[in-house]
Amino acid sequence: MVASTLAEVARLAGVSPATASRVLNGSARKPGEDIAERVRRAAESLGYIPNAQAQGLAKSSSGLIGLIVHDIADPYFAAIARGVQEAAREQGRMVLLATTAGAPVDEREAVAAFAARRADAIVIAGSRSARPGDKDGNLELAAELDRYCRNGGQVAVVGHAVVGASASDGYHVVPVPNEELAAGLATELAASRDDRFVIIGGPEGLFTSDDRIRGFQRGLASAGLPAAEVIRTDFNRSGGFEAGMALAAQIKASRTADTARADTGRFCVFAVNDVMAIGAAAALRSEGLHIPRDATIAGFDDIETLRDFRPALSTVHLPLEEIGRQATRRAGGTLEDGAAAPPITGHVILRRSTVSGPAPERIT
Amino acid sequence: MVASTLAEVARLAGVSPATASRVLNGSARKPGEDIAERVRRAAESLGYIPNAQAQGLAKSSSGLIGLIVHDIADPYFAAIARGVQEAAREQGRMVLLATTAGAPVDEREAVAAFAARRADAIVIAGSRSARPGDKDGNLELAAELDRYCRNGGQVAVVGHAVVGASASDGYHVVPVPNEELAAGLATELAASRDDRFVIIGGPEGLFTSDDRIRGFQRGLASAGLPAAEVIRTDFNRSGGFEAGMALAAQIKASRTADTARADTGRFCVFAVNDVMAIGAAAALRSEGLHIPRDATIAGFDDIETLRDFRPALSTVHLPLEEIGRQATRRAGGTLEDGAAAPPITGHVILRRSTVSGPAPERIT
DNA sequence: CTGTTAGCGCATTCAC
DNA sequence: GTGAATGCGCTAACAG
Repeated sequence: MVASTLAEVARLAGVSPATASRVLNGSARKPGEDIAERVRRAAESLGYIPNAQAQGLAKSSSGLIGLIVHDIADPYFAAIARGVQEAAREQGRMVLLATTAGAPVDEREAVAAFAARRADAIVIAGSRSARPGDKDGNLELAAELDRYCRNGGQVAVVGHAVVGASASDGYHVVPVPNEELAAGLATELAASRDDRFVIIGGPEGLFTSDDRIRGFQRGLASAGLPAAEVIRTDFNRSGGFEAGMALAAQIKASRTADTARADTGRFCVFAVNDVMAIGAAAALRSEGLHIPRDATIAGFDDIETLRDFRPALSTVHLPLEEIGRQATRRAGGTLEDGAAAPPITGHVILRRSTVSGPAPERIT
Repeated sequence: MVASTLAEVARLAGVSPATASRVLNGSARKPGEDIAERVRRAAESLGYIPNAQAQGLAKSSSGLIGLIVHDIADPYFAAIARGVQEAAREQGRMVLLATTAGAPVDEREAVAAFAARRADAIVIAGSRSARPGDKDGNLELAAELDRYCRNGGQVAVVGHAVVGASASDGYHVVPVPNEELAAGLATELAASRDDRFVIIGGPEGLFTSDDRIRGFQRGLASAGLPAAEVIRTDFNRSGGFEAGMALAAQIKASRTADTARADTGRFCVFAVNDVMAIGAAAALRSEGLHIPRDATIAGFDDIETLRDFRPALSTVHLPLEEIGRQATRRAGGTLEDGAAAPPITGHVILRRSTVSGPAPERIT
């Protein structure tokens, strides 16, 4: 790495480094246009590129914003990442990416790495975990974040605060109304009171999953319906598929048991995210079951890429990009906490995968 | 940002900064274990985090690797990004993200920003464009890359070299056999010789799209079939949808024209990527057309999230993550050029969306 | 308005 | 094996 330096530019332009700096970067002090032009020309001819590391060292700020996700290839995170990227661009910052598979230990490491790079802000997009095995990891993560904040860093986390994190200033949470929305979904779905509700959830302790489960159960309850059975599995497509296979067996069994018509006790499945729902649907289909005739199914997130899936998936829309943008703005100082920050909202979307009653004629 | 410094640690440990540095970071010189322990303890108690900016300045290398994509929310890029991230982790580097929507001007800017941050390497994942309007942009991009390489930077670009880039050392290309694979797909599809082939392509000048179109036409030709009509549209889902609507009209028109049976001159659509194919399929469906009965369709990429789409999409599998990994390894010096680098390969996957002959009975 | 000076935090020559 | 200098490239106080 042998690039030309500001000093060289200054020399070539016949000015001092300070003046060159003032010209080339936005400074309060404006040098004369004549000299400025000379500097610019010199910089151009030398192909001068400012050394951001040195700038950062001098100003002690880096123009970097760290983003932590479980998996960047997961469309949920990819969508949030787009929002983060967008907002970062507005702020004139670049985004540093870290993927952690949701392991607090890795997250701690990522935070430390961001801190080492003196990232101006950190956005944690991945769901928090309260699983027993993650307890220590969470504590360390909280400590690391705390230290980062004490050193002037800004943190925004999507959904819930990190377990054990003490609310210092510079620590922001972008609340996502998972529970309320899941309750709303349940309310809508509860119209078909004869259904047997089943929830396909992620591992216990994953906040996002738990919130959605809790909300759904609450919605069911307030509709006077019994709580749904909960199947725990991985928070991804494979998990959904596995649970779907188990469900298929259950459905078939219940069919042979009561020789009643299929529409009595039809299963209504709520998978806590779209990707799991798609997996479950694939499993049911592979077992010869038809949606929504033999079972209805709903997801959560309204992932864009999945909207062309058929039967169209009922789900809860979440403004993923906006969540990413807002988290970034909160952390980046572009947005104040409180009133100025429009709360994240979503809405239930009912589509073909949960049409109630007997299945209509085939519609492509 | 007021973190504790190496000097503070050294003072607390009662040693010189030099020694502290040697202990805390891997240096050739190994201080005595007794003193080393003191330093480590001091660092721990102070919550010392090395300042990567300063380290970078001193060593002139940053541990950063820049990634340029069109859109991180596009599953194609997201998958590549995962591979890049993985490889970067192996190298102990972090990835810096930039999204450019494929505009060479923005790409140039991103490269400059990466260069400013003294990124050790840059991976350009987005397809190259040779559109007239991008000509100047490409030249500037090439110049910027050239400069970056001359200064010791490493560049890896997926697919094709940047237009106008002079092959300096440090400039690597990960070839993707788009053309060959598309030809292979055409060959397989050509079995149903009575089909009318149509290609839904991206804008002219987009290399990835053009390669796939060219390959497909070649495959058709070598099967003794006439060239397919090419519909140009945007390289995304919307583009596919639009083209699909146009196609639907065409199909309906051709039906009323010749009162022959539908299987005569059935349309076989090749969309140059999966996302476009899905869009086109959605359009056909919305017009009451059924796949594969009224038209067959194939895509390209084998996007993971789209595999549960029904009818299952015939496509060409590309090892996206591997592509990302390999590009990163090439650029990161973990992999030599030439023999050591296993070439990227893919393979045709035929699924229900292109079953030949009359549509089978409904299968879910 | 311009130039001079002094660090930012660290790695790395050198002497000891 | 350890410590004392020096410089990485730049910005921000100062002075002129």
